[in-house]
Amino acid sequence: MPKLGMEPIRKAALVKATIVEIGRAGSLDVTVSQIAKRAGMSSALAHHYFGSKEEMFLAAMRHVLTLYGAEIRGALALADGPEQRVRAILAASFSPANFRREAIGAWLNFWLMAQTVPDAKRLLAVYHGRLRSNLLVGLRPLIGDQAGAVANGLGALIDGLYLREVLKSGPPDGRAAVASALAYLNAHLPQYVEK
Amino acid sequence: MPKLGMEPIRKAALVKATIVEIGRAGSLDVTVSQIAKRAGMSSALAHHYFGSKEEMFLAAMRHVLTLYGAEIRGALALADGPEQRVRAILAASFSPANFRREAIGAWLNFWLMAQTVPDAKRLLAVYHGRLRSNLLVGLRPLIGDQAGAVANGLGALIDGLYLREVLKSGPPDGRAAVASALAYLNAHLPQYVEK
DNA sequence: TTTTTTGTTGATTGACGAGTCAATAAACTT
DNA sequence: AAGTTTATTGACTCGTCAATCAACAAAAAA
Repeated sequence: MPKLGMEPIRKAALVKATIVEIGRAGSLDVTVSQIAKRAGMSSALAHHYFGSKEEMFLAAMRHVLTLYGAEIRGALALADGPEQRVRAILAASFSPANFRREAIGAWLNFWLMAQTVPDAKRLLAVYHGRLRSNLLVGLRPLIGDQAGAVANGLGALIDGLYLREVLKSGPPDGRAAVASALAYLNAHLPQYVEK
Repeated sequence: MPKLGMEPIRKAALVKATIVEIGRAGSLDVTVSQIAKRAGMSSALAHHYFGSKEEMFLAAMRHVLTLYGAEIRGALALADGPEQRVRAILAASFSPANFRREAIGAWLNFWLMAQTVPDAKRLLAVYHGRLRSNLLVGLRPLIGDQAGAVANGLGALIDGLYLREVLKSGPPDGRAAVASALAYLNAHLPQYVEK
C-alpha cells in the first residue's frame, strides 16, 4: 500500500512517539521498537527514516525546542512594553503546552543527553542564548545593568522550576510556577510597591 | 588473601567509584564492570556486596546526600542569626565539595532515577524537605509569611543553578552561583538598602 | 511494460551486559 | 582437624536491543 510522500508523515509520527515514550519511561531507556510501535510502524522503518536512535532523539529535541520557541514568539508578539515582554516569556514557559509531564520529562532527558552528545549540547546552548536575549530585551529598560544578572537568575529559576515539577506527584501546576518566577522578577523591579 | 572485614571497605570503594563513573559517563549508562574495575575488583564481587546495580546507585545517592547534609549542618552550626543561617546554606550548597562536575553529574542522574525508582524519589523528597525546613528557620524571622514562597523559590533556584552548571564548559564556578542565589535572597529582604 | 524509486517488514546478526554459579582460598570457630 | 564463614573471581547464561538485510509491494518514470 505504498502511498508516496510518507516520509514527513512517518518522521513526524516518530518524533511525537519518541517524546511520549521518553516521558512515559522517564528516561532515555526506550527502545526503538517501543517508539516505532507507538508510531504505528516497524522498528526497521524507524531506522530506515532516521538511521539511528540518536538521530531520533535529536529530532525530538529539536521539535520540543521549536514548539517552545514558537510559543515564546507568539506571546512576545502580543506583549506591550518591556515588563509585559518579560511576563509573556514566563507565561509561555509554563504554559500548559510546555509544562506537562511528558514534555518536562523529555527536557530532563535532553539535559542528560547534552552532557555527552555534542549536538544536544549545541541545541540546548541555542535555547539558552535565545531565552537570555529575549529576557534581556525586556529587562534592560527596566533595570539597566542589572539585567544580565537577573536574566541569568530567571533562566536558572525557570529550569529549576521545571526540574521540581518532574518530581512532584500530581498534575503539573503551571500557575504556581509562574507566580514563583514573577515574584523573583517583581523583587528585582525597584520602583514597584512591595505589597 | 581474604583479609576479613572487607565488606565496608569494598562497599565504600564501590560507592565512590559509582559516583566517579556516573560523572564521567554523564549518564546512568555505566556498567557494573566499569564501576568494579575502577574500584579495583571484579564485577562478581560488586554484585556479591550490593546484589544489584540499582542498589549500588541508591547507595551512591545516599552518600552524596549524606555529604551534602553534613556540610549544611556544619555550616549552620557556625552561623549566627537568621540571615547568616540562610547564607550559610547557600554557601554550603555551592561549596567546592558539592559543586564539582562529578557530583553535579551524579545529581542530575539521581533526578532522572527519581522519576522511575521509588526509593530514589523518596530520598530526593527527604532532601527537599530538609533543605526547605532549614531555609524556613532562617527566613521566617526575616520575612514572616513570605518565607514559604521564598524558600520554594530558593530551592528551585539552587537546583536550576546546578543544572546550568552541568552544561557549561569550563570549571564550575561556585562563587557566581552563590552570588546569584544571594541576589535573589537580598531582593526579598525588604529592609536592606538597595545598593 | 520494464525499470526505478519509495515504502514496508520479518527475520537475523552481533554485541553487550546484568546477574548467577562453581570453585578456590584464607581466615576464624569448635 | 574438621567445619564454617568470608572473600574472591573466571566463566557462563540469558536476555535485550540497535542495526542490517533480503524480500515484497506499489507507484512513477522510462
